[in-house]
Amino acid sequence: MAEPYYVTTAISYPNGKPHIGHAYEAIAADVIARHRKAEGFDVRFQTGTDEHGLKMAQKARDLGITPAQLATEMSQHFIDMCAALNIEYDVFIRTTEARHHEATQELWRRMEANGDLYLDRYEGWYSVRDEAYYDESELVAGEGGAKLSPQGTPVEWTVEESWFFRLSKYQDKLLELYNSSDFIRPDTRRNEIQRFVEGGLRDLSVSRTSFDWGIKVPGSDNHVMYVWVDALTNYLTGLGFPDESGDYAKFWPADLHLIGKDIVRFHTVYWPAFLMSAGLPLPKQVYGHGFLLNRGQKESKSLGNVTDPIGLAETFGVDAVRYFLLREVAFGQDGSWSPEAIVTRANAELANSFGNLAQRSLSMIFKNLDGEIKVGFEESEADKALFAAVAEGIAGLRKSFTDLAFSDGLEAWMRAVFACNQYVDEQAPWTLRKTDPARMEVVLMTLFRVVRDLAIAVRPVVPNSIDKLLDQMGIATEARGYASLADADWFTALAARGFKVEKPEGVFPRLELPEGTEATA
RNA sequence: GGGCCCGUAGCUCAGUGGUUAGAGCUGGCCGCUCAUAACGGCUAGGUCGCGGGUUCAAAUCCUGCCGGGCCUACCA
Repeated sequence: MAEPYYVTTAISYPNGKPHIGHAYEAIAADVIARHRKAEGFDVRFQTGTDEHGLKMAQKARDLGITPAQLATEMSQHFIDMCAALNIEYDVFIRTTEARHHEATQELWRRMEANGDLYLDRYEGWYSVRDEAYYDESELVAGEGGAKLSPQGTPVEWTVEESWFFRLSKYQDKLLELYNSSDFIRPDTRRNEIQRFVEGGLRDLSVSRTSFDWGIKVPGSDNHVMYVWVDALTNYLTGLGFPDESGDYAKFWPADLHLIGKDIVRFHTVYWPAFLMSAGLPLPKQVYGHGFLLNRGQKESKSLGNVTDPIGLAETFGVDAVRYFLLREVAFGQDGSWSPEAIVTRANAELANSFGNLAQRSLSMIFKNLDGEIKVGFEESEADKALFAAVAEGIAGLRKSFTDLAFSDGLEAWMRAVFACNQYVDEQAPWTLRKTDPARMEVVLMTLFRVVRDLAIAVRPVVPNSIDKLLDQMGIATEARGYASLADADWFTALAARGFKVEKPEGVFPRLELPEGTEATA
């Protein structure tokens, strides 16, 4: 039976449309899921939207609709984005679903039963405009000595009844977790969190009475839960929790929570503490990826440089965007994108190097061999060397992808592609056609085989295009996982079936920079 | 202010004490013509942010500074 693998993205707060950061995370998670499927795992991939909280309630009020209506409308944008980017999730969770309320309330009860929740008063300097409490030390002095928030907004001393979670109790256990595993990745994030926890943890206010768009606290109907208690629990809800059989039994604990670097603390301090309190197993790893910058600048509404990811996929093609993001950006670090960078990368590697390799190979088979697949000949040293180089590149890709080092993996894959183009040049099958047709057959069949292997290897990244290519090569849909790379008989079976290559069509077209794109550095 | 990081060729990045600092892209030259004006070969290009220090030896360790990012208790 296949080993389970459970990966999640963060759930998105849908108070605006999806931006490129959401797309980046979804694509990375999708590639992880597809890679693990190709490796033979039984994969579960979950994403969704986090729909509660004051901001949603306020925005709905401003628009004159209910928060539930707003949530449904906005959530749809994220579902649409996933469709446009070819994100093959198993579950799209919405925190407004009844099952999520049940799951979250059950988690709460377990934390309460463990003695970790208590009712107290939250008091502090509150800024109505910022909707945030500030510590005395953060305040700045305004005109006439008036106290102001760091943003310069008025604050007033406010007292609110609140439930608290005994986070302080878990400090040592959390530090032990960080030190005894690779729970937090990459290392820079772990360093940051470790220092934060070493600095001491305060108990956490985990309920609010100032608004009601949220999950009700069991037994305290005037309280709704702090949004992070609500949001984090989504990872359990999607597996059927509190029913601990079925998917939950199979997939929990999660193998990987993929999140942005800005919310690492919630996932690596609060979340494991909640789970420890509730007596549930902890996820195996939290990975905080970097941010995508637009020409080196963060996208924001005030700068007016916010990019619609669906439009990006329409302009350049979904696979070019997927490939670019994983190839160009060192995963874990911040990265930068621009239309020129996407076009340059996609053309150089997908169109020119690999796409053209596939096209020239299939085209020569079609023209010179009438599309026939030939078997039964001796491999030369050059052929063997090429198979070895391709196997090495593919092994490198698989290893790096398992370690989430996508750009390294694609670089290894590209080295194999280069080796193939060198091979074509050295063997010059267009010359062999006249001088040694038998040898030409061997060369073309060697190319057919390595192109198939390279295509299967990169399929998790660019699935649509690769499927079009493998369709042209007669490779069955169910024979496109990595297990098929080890199948010694596929090629003879294909020939025995009488498969013939038709006139090939390129699957990675060259891109052009759209009109009006600024060519500024 | 405090914490965690980043700064290496025009661009994206490797390289954490030891020969003349590497790869790909871009640029230049040559070759090839099967192929998506694609491919192959050669080549150019760097005071490793700046200044001190430790060491026989520093991109790498220490320190100060400059520039950038994230977190600082509800934004991917």
